[in-house]
Amino acid sequence: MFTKERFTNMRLDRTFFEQPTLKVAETLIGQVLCWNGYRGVITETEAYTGINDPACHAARGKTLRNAVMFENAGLTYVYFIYGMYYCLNIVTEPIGIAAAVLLRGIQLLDAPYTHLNGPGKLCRFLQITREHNHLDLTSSPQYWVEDQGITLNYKVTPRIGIRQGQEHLWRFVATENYPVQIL
DNA sequence: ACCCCGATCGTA
DNA sequence: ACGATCGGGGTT
Repeated sequence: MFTKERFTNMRLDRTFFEQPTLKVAETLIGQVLCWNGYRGVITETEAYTGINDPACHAARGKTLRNAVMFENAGLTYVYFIYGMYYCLNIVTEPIGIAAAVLLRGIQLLDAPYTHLNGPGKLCRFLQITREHNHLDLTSSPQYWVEDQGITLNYKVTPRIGIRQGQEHLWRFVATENYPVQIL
């Protein structure tokens, strides 16, 4: 069973990502995304909760694009948007519940110490493309999320860029900067 | 085969 | 607040 408080520098496991999507999105604030050598504190997330959420890509059932959302929690869901950007999500909830958390911002812990604020910018910097769809963050040696005991204050707001489901406060945004040592 | 629009970004 | 941008998902 996942117990966040007891360990530090612990890779988040499938048990964590199988939790309710809102809980995962909220708890991911302050966790560290480790991506092909880069590390970044997650500063902004959004929850997309499945067939009852009209803004969710899986709201109208399984398609080629969203198929991974129906699979194991902890898998990546990468999609292409606006003809020019990619967005990185992490699948949540047990198999069959098509939900995910969109990663919208990370504070890099390595040079150039940029705050990658925005899902498109995040993927552009980390060179995330469709080839990074369906990676297992709970077992990959290159891509994972870990708890380093960082806690950030955050607020909740409506999600960005959607037409339906704006009544839900399912966006989580850090209200403070994580202090990064720049030499 | 094709139409239409988007979970964005950058500038104003 | 808004225009640029255009690939490709979903449906024909």
